[in-house]
Amino acid sequence: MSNCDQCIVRQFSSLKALRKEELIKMANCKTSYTIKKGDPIFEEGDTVNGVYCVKEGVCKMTKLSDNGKDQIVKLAKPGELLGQRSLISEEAVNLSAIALEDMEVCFIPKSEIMGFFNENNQFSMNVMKNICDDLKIADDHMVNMAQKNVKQRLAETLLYLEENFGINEDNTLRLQLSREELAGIIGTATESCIRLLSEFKKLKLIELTGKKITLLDKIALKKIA
Amino acid sequence: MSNCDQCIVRQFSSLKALRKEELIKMANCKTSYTIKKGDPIFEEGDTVNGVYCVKEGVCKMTKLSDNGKDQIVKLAKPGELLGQRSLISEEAVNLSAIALEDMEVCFIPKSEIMGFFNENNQFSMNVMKNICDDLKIADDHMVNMAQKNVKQRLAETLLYLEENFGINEDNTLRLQLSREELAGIIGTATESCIRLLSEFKKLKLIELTGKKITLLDKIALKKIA
DNA sequence: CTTAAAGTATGACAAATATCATATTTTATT
DNA sequence: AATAAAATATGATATTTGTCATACTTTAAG
Repeated sequence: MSNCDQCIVRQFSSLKALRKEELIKMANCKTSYTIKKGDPIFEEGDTVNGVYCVKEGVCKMTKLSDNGKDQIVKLAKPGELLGQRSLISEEAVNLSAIALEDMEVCFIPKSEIMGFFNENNQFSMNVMKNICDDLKIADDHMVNMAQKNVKQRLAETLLYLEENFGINEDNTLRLQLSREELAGIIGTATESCIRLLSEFKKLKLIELTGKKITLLDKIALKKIA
Repeated sequence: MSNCDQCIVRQFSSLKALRKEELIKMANCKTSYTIKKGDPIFEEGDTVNGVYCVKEGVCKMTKLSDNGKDQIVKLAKPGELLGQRSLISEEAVNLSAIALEDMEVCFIPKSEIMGFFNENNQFSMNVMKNICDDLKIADDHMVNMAQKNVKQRLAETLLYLEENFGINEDNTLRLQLSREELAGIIGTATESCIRLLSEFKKLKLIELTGKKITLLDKIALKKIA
């Protein structure tokens, strides 16, 4: 069992508020998991009796819509806690979490989290702020879905991916998504997404090398979004 | 200054967790306002140093999108607290609150709320659950915006309006929205909204009497949504 | 290495939606 | 009550987006 005290990602999450003795307690009751690319951490409707702390890798949080398509609601990266909302609401999770890369996650049981909640005010405040941030982002996202067209949303998403997940040495977006997944973020048909990528390519806004995407003209992309 | 102890809407909000002495304290520092239909309680970007408790009337929470249209993110009714999120995030509000009917609201200053927060665990838990509910609703809403077409969203919204705000004695929807506002909820152009209402009317799903709307065939509307 | 399967790309077309124009109705104001 | 202004309604048309078909490319499995 590894030491939470040493874990780097803790600094980026609500858990940074925990005191030394709390960290030791947590290290004793947590469970570490390795999740392979494509595998779920949990799925919509599951009862998750705790939260997962993302230590390494990125996952998509998706919701199956009535028409059978998976909408990607959010991408989660190291430092984020998954399942906070359903833990507080005392409900099954309403989103699935699927690994986009090989991942390392730690499961912290509900009883432990609730203990911190009651005894460490800073920690509960951090969790609350996190959820508030998510709410604001969700509202903004909703407005974009309602008011922007697919081309604008694609441009915005490409910029978001570079901004939040960075680029490789060859300038391609670090986070590799399939066209279907990209379509699932912007909320459109896979073919429409592919078509617009081709259009952006023709306009020299981006470069496509197989699955890899490079942003060539961010100014122009920002104008579109 | 009226007595919070006696206020009915308290039962429907996070404030129901407050103890007698806390209610007396709150009654002493709150400010009551009457807001006329069409007037704002606060606007996007305002710094609101506290929360508003809706005592009477309904308001729309809107966000101005880049294309200049107001998207209605949420409708708030008696018992709801407005501005919770921005209070916790310590940010300006990201939504405007505009009265759809004449309203009565009470303003409770931040210092007071923070006091309850620190001393009354049930109260903070209630607020947190509230925000979690909002987050879930926002995520669902987002998926609908991304995956459902305008006709489906209109049908869904009409059912939502009856479900949540009820009907008058003549069976018309109690909450009267302009076509523009209805379009602002479902995220479409006003003309498209009007056109689809006309279509629903021809199909005998609804009845239109001026601004008033009656749902005639809820089964069929549910099928569409 | 070969083959099947999955993912990507593109054309053709249909459906959904936005935009602009204009008419009609309702509401507010004098 | 008369008039202006706003809201509602509808047609015509352009644009956007989805769907289906099919070809090509990459990846995975044997």
